[in-house]
Amino acid sequence: MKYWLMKSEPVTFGIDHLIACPKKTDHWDGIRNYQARNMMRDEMRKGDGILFYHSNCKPPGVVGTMEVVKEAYPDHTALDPTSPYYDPKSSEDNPRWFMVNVKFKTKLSRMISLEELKENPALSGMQLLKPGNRLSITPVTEEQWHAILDME
DNA sequence: GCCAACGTTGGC
DNA sequence: GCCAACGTTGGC
Repeated sequence: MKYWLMKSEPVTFGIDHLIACPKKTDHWDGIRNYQARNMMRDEMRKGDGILFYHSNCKPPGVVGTMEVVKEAYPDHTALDPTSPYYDPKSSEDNPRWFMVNVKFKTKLSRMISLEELKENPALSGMQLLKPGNRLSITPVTEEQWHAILDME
């Protein structure tokens, strides 16, 4: 089993949106970056743990955990011309973009902010903290996973 | 709102 | 296949 961190803007889709979903489960659509897609499609497996990260807000940080409940399948929003995620180069026969289903697991009693993550020496190698990292999905090691949750 | 760091696009 | 122009992300 692997661990991941997934970013989302709380204004658009925050952890409370996920909690409000039926069965606290939703599809993670809108990934339009090949690196992120490949990780999701090729490496993400049912049962993997995911840190829910709020980005583009004040402050940004980890707010909870999720679990992969359905492995990658075509992202239908890419085929919908009215969707902001529409991609005319994707098709039903040859889907370009994929998504997974995630289920809410826990909400932290407080946010572990980006600033705190940076201050924790155990997390110095985290991909999220590398300069210029913009990937919305990044792998997390088991050690990092526990180190972050221990900060709660 | 600025801007650094990328990723993508398209002309050649 | 190169690379300049452009678009996006996301912290600050």
